Amino acid sequence: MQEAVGPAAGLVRLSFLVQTLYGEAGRDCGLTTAQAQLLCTLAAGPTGMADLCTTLGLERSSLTGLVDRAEHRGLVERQSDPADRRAVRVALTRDGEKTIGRFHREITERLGRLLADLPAAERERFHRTLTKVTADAPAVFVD
Amino acid sequence: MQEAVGPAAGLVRLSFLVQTLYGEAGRDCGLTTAQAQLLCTLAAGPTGMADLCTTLGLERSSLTGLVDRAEHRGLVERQSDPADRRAVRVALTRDGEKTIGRFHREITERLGRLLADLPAAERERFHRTLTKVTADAPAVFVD
DNA sequence: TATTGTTATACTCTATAACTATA
DNA sequence: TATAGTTATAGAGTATAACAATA
Repeated sequence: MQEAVGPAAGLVRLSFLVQTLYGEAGRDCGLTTAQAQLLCTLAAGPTGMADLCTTLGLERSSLTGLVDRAEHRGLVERQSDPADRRAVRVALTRDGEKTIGRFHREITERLGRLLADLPAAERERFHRTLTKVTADAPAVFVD
Repeated sequence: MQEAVGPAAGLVRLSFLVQTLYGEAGRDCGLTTAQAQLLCTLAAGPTGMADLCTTLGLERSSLTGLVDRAEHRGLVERQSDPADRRAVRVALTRDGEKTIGRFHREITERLGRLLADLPAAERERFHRTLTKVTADAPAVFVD
């Protein structure tokens, strides 16, 4: 039933599969995909808006709205930067930390299941290639 | 500089990388991601709204809007189904065919570049595992 | 002047609920 | 009654352009 699938199609399918699982894990935690990405990034520590734009690949105005909504939900807070009065630093709240922790466990488990049926050696090789290919992708997620 | 990355993080990064390339290829062709997915699906032939919902994972009302906008842009058209007067079949227009063809070439090239630096044997193995893992993902894209 | 962020505005995407028409 | 689609409505996400404050 499964027609031959080229490398590009394989990548696209995997990508949409992961996005689906990502979305489901998010929904279980009350997060949209964009919010989950934001929180994952902030898990590394408080970050300025400009840096967040770069990491997330968003325009500044888009990020303003995203942070607004996340702040409104009590997931993040804006802090003023004593060194630069123009700048804003965004940090996880206690609740944001808990939420992203839960999300992290959810998505890790789902993705783990995706690879669970592979022989260990194959999984290892797959993971190594994955690491190579994504070497310079933004670190939107860290185990 | 590259910290160790677990299997889940690798999948997430690859996924966001592919999404970014997908979005860029789409923008170059005047397509949003959702529209590109719709058109890719329709490349297999005219399809009923209900089937499209299943393949794309959308609610019916969401699909109505998506098709509305694509139709408004002249990319798809609604056809009536002579066998069931409730049903609607969605088909690519000539322009839609051309556009999705261009998109297909764009995305294939970008994704090919992503894997271009891998040794042939590794790329082969990677692709084989990819095919296994995505065996029951919806065929939103076919080479 | 350049940078940091926000506001105003518009469009796309998506969902839920209520509705119409046909099977 | 069940199925195929649409409409109404609302919220989230995103971008461009214009703006304010600070460096």
